[in-house]
Amino acid sequence: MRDPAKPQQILDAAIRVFARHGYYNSRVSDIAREAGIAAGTIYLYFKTKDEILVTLFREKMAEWVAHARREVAGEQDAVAKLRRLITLHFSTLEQNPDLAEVVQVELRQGQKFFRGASAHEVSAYFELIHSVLEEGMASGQIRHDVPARVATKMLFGAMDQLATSWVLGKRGYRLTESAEAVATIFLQGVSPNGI
Amino acid sequence: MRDPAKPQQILDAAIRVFARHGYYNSRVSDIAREAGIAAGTIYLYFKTKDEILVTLFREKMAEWVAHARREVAGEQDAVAKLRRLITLHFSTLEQNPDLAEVVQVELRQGQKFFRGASAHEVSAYFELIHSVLEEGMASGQIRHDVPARVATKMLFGAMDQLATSWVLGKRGYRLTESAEAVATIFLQGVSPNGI
Amino acid sequence: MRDPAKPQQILDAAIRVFARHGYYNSRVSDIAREAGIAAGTIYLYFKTKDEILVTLFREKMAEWVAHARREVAGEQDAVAKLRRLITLHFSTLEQNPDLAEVVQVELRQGQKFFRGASAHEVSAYFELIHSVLEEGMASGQIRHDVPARVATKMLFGAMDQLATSWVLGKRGYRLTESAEAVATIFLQGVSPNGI
Amino acid sequence: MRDPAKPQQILDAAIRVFARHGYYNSRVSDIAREAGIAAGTIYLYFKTKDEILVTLFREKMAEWVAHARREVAGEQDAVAKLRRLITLHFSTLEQNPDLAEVVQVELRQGQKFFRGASAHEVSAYFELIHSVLEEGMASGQIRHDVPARVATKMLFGAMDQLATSWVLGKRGYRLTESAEAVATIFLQGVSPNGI
DNA sequence: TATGAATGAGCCTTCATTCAT
DNA sequence: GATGAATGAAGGCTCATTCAT
Repeated sequence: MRDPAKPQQILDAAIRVFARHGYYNSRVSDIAREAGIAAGTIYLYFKTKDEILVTLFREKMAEWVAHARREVAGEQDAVAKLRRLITLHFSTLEQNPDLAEVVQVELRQGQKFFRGASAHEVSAYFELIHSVLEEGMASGQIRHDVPARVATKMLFGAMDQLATSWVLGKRGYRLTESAEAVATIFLQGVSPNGI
Repeated sequence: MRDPAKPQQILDAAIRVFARHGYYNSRVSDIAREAGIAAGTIYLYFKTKDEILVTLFREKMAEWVAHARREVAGEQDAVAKLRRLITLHFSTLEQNPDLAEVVQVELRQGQKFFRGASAHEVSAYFELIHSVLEEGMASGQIRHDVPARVATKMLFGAMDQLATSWVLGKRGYRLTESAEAVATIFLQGVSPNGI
Repeated sequence: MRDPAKPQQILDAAIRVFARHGYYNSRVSDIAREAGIAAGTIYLYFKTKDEILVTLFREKMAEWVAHARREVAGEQDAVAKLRRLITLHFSTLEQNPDLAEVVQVELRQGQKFFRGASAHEVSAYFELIHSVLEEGMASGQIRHDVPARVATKMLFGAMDQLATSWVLGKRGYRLTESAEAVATIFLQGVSPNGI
Repeated sequence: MRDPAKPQQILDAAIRVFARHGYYNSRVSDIAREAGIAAGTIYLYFKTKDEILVTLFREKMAEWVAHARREVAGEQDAVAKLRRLITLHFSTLEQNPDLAEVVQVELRQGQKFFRGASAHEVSAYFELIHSVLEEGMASGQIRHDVPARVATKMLFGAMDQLATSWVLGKRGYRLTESAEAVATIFLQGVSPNGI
């Protein structure tokens, strides 16, 4: 009988509220109001305020990784896959501005998240990038002596910073505009043909 | 007459406390205890708890940028300057683990910081990177068609992610080990000689 | 059409739940679960949580007093009646451990109960004891100068404390074992033959 | 620097507040208001609301037992000691009506108290009574075959019920009036000279 | 009648900040 | 200046009660 759509409504409301005020400055009652329900109702679906944030992050990351994996799988080779990944990373955030705000700014807080419950989902994304890089090294599209772990973090960090700057700059331009440049620089950086 | 060393004692204590528990989970009284003073004394030097964090960040960033600027200025060309910058970025964090923890993990929270009082210091660091890139483009060491703003963010993001991963991984290896790889990949990525 | 057995089911469930957790630490939903019904259903039969406790107490006390009255009436004289009463008091509690727990421990809370709705039933029990004492005084089995009100409270208090100690001691011995000693001491205390 | 009188002020205020509304119906802020301090101040001296009640009970019981022990020690023989004890029990309550209210009515709630933190203090009082009874049995003032444990509980229960009735009856008469009758009945009940 | 999801008032506790000493 | 006891606003969470189904 419990409404199966409620948790999602609550999470969606939480994204909007956290995006506006930040996690610590948002009241549970704010989320409830945004979701159009009573504050107590939230506790039928989530044990604590923390759990909302953790669930939010886990779910979005899991969705995101699954989606990225599918999209990437459709591409022919490592280079195409990386291009697809970069484009997707940017376009997804661009199309979900509230989520972008929360993910890029609010979710960075503290041990709780990266170190805690969501570590698994984050590392899944890293693994996806990593596996594409290794595929590229196996096929010769990427230099053999590139340390894949380092390159993975570099690419993620580069995309992440572009996204954060875009969010902090109040999204006053198109994030996807930068996708081509990021891909070009990174791919040339790891290509076998550089000096 | 206010003790001119107190603010620095307080900030140093704050770094250690924030590094352990995070900003929101640290009490003003925790900082006071760590600094060996009474809680009320902190308010002789800082108006609010927020101000401690903001000041902390501003000061450390300002120091850092000044230091980086000096070091970079001593190098001959843009490529050497970038290599120096990358090495410095990593070695500084490696030598200040508590500061690293705070900067990489705790300071990421919320609008307050990146968007707020510390925006100026952050952008000074970006400007430093940016100016080196432009110098490289002018001298021909860097491709003319590299969008410098994007490349700046990429390099910062790459270094930042390496640092964050290292902190989250409990600093179980040497961060500076990756400096060479980061420099190589980035420099090749923006070099004029790639395909 | 309301199920005429439900209120009793609810009260019985309430006894078990209150015995385990106490009144204030029991949820209405705990009682419902114990009774195998939904929480809302309870409100078809009781207006408030309080009413459950009050009804519980009233009913049990009324049953108990009626039973005691019948049993006592079957005895020949005041002394035999008092012996019967004491034995009955202890054996009833011994045979209803959950009820004993609730009556001896939980029902003692606050003005609400002794002073409130259940005052009438409690005083009926006191009246029963009192009337037997007066019968004894009339027949000469009990000293004429015994203040009957005081003696009534003493006997009730004595039995009650024995019962409470037994409950608090987790019922690790037989409460009825003490009946004889209680009767002997009390009866000698009020007998005309003492010094 | 912490005010050493505050805890006592808080406990005294708590006695008055609990006496009026009962424990569960009293707000921590009520106690604070009654004590003339801010609610938060209470938490400088007590960890939780519960701790106030437990401390209250422990302290008052400990005081009471110590006092009773001293008074009883001043008497010559067991019978005189029991008379003194009974008189003292009643007069102490009569002189502290708010405390009487709390002790007789509010502190009876639930496992928490009798079974919990205050069990030790309660049993000290039982031990005092018990030791006097044994002294009386040794000296021949009390029957040898009286089960001392049972008689202890009876006497305590008798006094306790007299006190409770007096409190519930809004203290409309003098509790000490009954002391003599209680002593007489109990002492005759355990005397060697009864039938 | 029975259900149990939804409600929202209520309260304990925390902690940044103040201020008398 | 330094202290730390005192303040009191704020908010997460609980749970008795209601009501749509």
